[in-house]
Amino acid sequence: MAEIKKIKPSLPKGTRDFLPEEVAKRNYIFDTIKRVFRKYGFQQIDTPAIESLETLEGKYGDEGDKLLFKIRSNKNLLDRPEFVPTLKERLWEVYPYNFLPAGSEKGLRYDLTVPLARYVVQHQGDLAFPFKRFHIAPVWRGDRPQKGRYQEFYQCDADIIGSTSLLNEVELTQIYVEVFERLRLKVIVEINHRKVLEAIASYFGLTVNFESFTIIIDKLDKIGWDKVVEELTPLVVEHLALEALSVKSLQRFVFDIYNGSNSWFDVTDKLYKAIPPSDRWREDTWKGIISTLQEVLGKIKFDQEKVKLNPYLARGLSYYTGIIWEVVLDKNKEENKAIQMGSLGGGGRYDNLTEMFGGRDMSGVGISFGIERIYDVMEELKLFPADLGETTKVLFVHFDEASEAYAFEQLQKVRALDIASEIYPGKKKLDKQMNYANDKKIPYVIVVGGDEMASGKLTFKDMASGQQEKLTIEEIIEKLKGN
RNA sequence: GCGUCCUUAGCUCAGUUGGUUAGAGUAGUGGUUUGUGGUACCAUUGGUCGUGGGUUCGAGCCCCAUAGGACGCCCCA
Repeated sequence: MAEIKKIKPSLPKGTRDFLPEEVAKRNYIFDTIKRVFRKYGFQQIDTPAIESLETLEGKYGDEGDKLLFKIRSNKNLLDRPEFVPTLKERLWEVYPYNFLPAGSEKGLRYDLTVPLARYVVQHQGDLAFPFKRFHIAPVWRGDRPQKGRYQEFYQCDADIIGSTSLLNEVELTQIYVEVFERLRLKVIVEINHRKVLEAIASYFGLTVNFESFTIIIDKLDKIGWDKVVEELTPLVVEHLALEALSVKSLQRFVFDIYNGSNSWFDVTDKLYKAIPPSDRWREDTWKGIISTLQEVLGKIKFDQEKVKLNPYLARGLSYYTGIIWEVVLDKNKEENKAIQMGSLGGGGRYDNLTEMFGGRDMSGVGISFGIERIYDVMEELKLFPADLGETTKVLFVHFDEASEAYAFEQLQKVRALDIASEIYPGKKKLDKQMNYANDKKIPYVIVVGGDEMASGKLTFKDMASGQQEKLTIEEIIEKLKGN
C-alpha cells in the first residue's frame, strides 16, 4: 500500500469554504428572497452544474468563451494505456477536440440564463406559459479573482419567459423593493429603457459605436463625467467627425434632465421634448418607449425615493432590449455613506433568448440579486439577526454510561416535539461538554447525573445567564416551546 | 492579456547587516477544579521555513527558476 502523500490543505483560487455561521447568514438572504419570489408566483427550478460545451460556447462572446471552465473528456484515447505513440497521438495532443464527437465535451455553467434558455426550449411542452421561474445556484468562471469576485459564486435569478406584458416589469420592480426592505438595506432601484440610450446616442450621432457608448456610459458611477467625456470623445471624433463639444452637451443634456426633476413624469416628459425625432429615430417608437417607462413607473405608487428613473443607466450586456434595472445602495442614507460597493442587482428585458436553441421567439424579462455583495454589505452594516435559529437549542450532558442512557431517553421526548436537540456523544469531562455547548452557541444545557436520575428533576441551565434550576423533563419542554 | 504583492506551526504572524537548537499569540491536549462553559494560571503536542536549483564556511533571510495564492487594471454575468 502506497503511503498517502500529505498535502497542505488549500483551496483553488477564487473559491471559498463557508463556516456554519456563514451558511446560516447566506441562507437568511436566500430564504428572504425565495419567500418573496414565491409570493409573486415564481417556482424554483434547478439544472445540472455541467452542460454540453455546445450549449455554452458562443453565447457569451469571445471574452466569455475564454472564461468557460471546460471539463476534460474521459473519452480521450490518449489516457488509455494500450495506446501507442503514433502520429495520431501527436495530433491528439495538439487538437484533442477535433477527434471527439461533437457535443461530448462538457463545461461548467457560466450563468443561469443560458441554461434557462435551453431548459425552456427543451421542456416547453411541460411548462405553463408565461413561465415564471427562479434559480439559485453556483456558477463558474475561469476569471482572475479580485475582491468580491470569485471563480465559483452564486447567482440568484428570477425570470418571466413568454410574456410581453409590462405588468411583469412592474412586479419585478416590486420584488426588488420588497426584498431589500425585508433585508433592511436602503437601496435605490434604478430603471431605464435600453432604447433611451439608443435615442441619446442616435441624437448625438453615436449609433456606429453604440456598444462602446453603453460600455463607457455604464462606467459613469465609477469614473465620473469627466472621464466619460474623455473616453467618448475619440469615438465622436474618429467615426463621426463631431466636435468634442457635442460630448459636453451630451453631459449637460443628460445631467439636466436627471437632476432638475422630481418625478418620473417630469423626467420622461423632458426626455420626450429634449430629443427630437431624427431620421434614425421614428417618433412613434420614441413615444412607445416613453409610455413604457411611464406605464411601468406609474402603475402603482412606488416610493420615489426608492425607485428612480436613471436615463444614463446602461448595463454592459448587449442582449437587453427593453427596460433595464440596477439596484444600488442609497448614498443619501447616513449608514451607507462609508460603504464602497457596486450594484447589488440588475436585470432587464431581452428578446430572442430561446432562438439560439431553436425555440420559437419568446420575450423574457428577469432580475438578478448579487448575493455575494449583499452579504458583504449586510455584514458591514450588521444587519443579520443575532439568532438565526440554525443551531441546537438544547444539549444533554452526562457523567457515565447510566446517565448517558437516561439522558438519551429524555432526548427522544424533546426531539418528538421537533426541538433541535442533541446529546454529547461518549464520555468526556463535564467542562469539555460545556465547552462544546459554548462553542456551538447552544443556549440551554441539561445536566443529567445520579441526583437527577434519582429525583427525576433535571438540571436545566441557561448558558447566557449561567442560572440553573431543577425541573422535570416535561417542565423543560414547556420552557423550550415557549421560546 | 497587463501589473503589484504574498507564501515560516491547524490559524494569525514575528524572525535584526546571512551566524549555533526557528519564536509568539491563538487553537488542540493534560492539569489547577474526578458534577459545570464563556475569565485566569501551569504544563505540553505541533515546523522538510511553498518547491527546485545557485551563491556562501554557513541561507528562513541573498540570487535564479517554478508552483500556489491575494489584490489592481482590462473585461464582466
